[in-house]
Amino acid sequence: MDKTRLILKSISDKNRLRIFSALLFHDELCACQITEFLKVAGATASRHLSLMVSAGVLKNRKQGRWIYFRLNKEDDSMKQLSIWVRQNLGGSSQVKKDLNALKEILLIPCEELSQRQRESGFCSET
Amino acid sequence: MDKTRLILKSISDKNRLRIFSALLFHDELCACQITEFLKVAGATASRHLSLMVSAGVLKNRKQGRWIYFRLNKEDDSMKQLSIWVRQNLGGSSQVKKDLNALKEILLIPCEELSQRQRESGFCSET
DNA sequence: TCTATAAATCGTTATAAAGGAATATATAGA
DNA sequence: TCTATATATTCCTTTATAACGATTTATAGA
Repeated sequence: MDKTRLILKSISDKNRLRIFSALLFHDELCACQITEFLKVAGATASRHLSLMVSAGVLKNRKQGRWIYFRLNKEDDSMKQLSIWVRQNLGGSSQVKKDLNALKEILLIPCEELSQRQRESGFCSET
Repeated sequence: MDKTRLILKSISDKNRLRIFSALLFHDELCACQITEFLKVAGATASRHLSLMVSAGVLKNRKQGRWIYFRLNKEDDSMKQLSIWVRQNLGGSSQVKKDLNALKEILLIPCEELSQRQRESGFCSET
């Protein structure tokens, strides 16, 4: 029961559900890209990501200096849950916004993204 | 997205997941029966139940002085989620314990259950 | 209509979760 | 090995959620 609860809890938080949803549409995203579209501090994104990994919802791999995250589709039950979330989100406006933001973000190399995050206090919107 | 999040949140709490699981195996349970197997104060059970109802996870109906709660299976997405939870819980020991406790509880008429809860401070375990 | 009572609501306290800043860790590249 | 830096961790503050007792509400039955 605890495992089930942790899975559910790990995607019932707003920012974590945004991460999950974004990964329904992008095979992989690196920590700096996720930090960028969430517009939160790197530490915050990192904590959400590691929580999701330890719940078994996400997997990650290291490439060079970057860590890429993806949905865990090896587990059959996670695959089903992904389908459920995808169906339920329907045309969520938040998800649309995030996917649009990601379109821009993915054009920028990680080096530049990270540098930008280091310099400006991470999220200087407007 | 908010609706999805509320559904997930409403079953990611331990006591609420216990309620949900119990209702996977019993078509209907009344508030006093749920209060009894959770071993919490009536007010606590009531708040969990109303949260689940307003998230669309549960439905309820009134019969005499009692209110019976059941899973919302009219919504197709809820039906799928129920299947997912049922598969995931597997042989959860907590669920087994709860179902066993319920076996006894269901033998007791609601009148007696409620009276018992009113008199003893609800849950005098040990 | 009046009484009894099941469940909901309110007010408070305790616990847990989220967020950011600063620091630590690990790795790429020189 | 040394430096730079992407991500993780720690610590602290703020906010959100859970639990309970007391009270209120709504309704069944007299």
